[in-house]
Amino acid sequence: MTDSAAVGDARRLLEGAIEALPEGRLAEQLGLGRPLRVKLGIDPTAPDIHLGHVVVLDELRAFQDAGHLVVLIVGDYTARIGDPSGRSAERPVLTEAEIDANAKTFQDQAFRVLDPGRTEVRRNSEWLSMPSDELFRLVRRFTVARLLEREEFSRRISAAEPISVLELLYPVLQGYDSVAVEADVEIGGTDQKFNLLFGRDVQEAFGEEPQSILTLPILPGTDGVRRMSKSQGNYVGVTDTPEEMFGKLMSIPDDAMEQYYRLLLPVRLDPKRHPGEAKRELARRLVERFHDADAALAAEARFDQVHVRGELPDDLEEAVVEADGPSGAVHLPAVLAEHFGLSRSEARRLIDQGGVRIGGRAVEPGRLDVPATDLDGEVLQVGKRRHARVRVAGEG
RNA sequence: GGGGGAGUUCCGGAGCGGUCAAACGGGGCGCCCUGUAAAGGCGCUGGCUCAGCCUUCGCAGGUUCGAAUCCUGCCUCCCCCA
Repeated sequence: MTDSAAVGDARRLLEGAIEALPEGRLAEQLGLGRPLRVKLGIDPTAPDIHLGHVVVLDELRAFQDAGHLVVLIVGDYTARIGDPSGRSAERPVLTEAEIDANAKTFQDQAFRVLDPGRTEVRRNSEWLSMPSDELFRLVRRFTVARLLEREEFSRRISAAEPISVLELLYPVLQGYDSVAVEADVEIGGTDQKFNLLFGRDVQEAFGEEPQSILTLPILPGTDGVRRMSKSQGNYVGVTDTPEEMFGKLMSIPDDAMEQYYRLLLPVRLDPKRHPGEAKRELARRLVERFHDADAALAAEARFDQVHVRGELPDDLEEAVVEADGPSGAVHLPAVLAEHFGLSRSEARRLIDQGGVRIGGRAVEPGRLDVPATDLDGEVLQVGKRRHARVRVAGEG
């Protein structure tokens, strides 16, 4: 029996989802009239959460706002296995301390979206760290054939790529998480579909009511192509400064904008709008969300100043430089290395390519030393986005 | 247990005794263009006291005037047969 209110709730919650399985199950669950336990498993390898995570967290938040409980599982144990979705063959094994630290930052950041009062955080080592005879009892219930249904596995088999036994175990263990926390619903990206569904089998094997599952679209990174992820360097972190956030968002390809709008904002992209304007709005709204309206305005103003008009930002960092000897010459590669994290060789190349400016004028190729007086108080710029005001400290 | 193959610069992947800091592609970076988008053009992409020098081609030895390239041992990985 599902009352119409539950059906309405379900419709709202399913709005952003790609799939909800089994069909109609969520509406039934919502009709039970008790808070549902909604599970999300996270990997403690990436300590920062980014907009890709936000898509999922938003959905969880919607569940919380409807009165349900989120169970956040820190996969400290499964992290030792490595989910085959990331084709990364080997992951570095994290130490306990690293996992602690990552879990903590992740949690803190997740609470920028989630309601801590309706969130339960658990680590799967709590139940997965079991004696091997117990593990065997768990694993015995599943067949390899069942696991090979996963497309990733079958693809690798036909491509003659290796699959480790451990990887095969991953879905079983992460499915067991659902048993342990008695999940009613599990959420994940579309790439997690197999794992989510497999959780149902594991629950069933343990005499539990199988969860329903919800898959969500995957947000592309700032390159617009690959999924957003920290290791790809194409992410926008929720703790990025307003300037960084605004800048990164302005750099996404036009084609990706529609998805960013759909997955992260309450409004849709108006296809008739000028792309530049639409992108500004996207950037502005997201900065507002993770910082505030003033920060968004400031970030946009700075963006216009620095990148559109090519002017210098007001809040330049200061680089204090020592002049070299009584001649007062400053060795540019050394300065660039110290203040911009380049190697001196890189710095030389950059100079030769006209990528280094002093006071807006490109340093001529091959010119490695400049008189201190030409540099003091001037703005030293590398490429388009790195600059600092130089102060030459007394040459003695 | 048997047989075969591979480990190269951020990634993929050439090179198989000197002309190799190592082709080519991807990525990244710089300049031009522009809406800091995309596409495109040109260039760079080990380090340094930079017309030269130093350290790199899984690890350790060895052969040689000279090795990423040959030999020996070790480590790791993959494939096929059982």
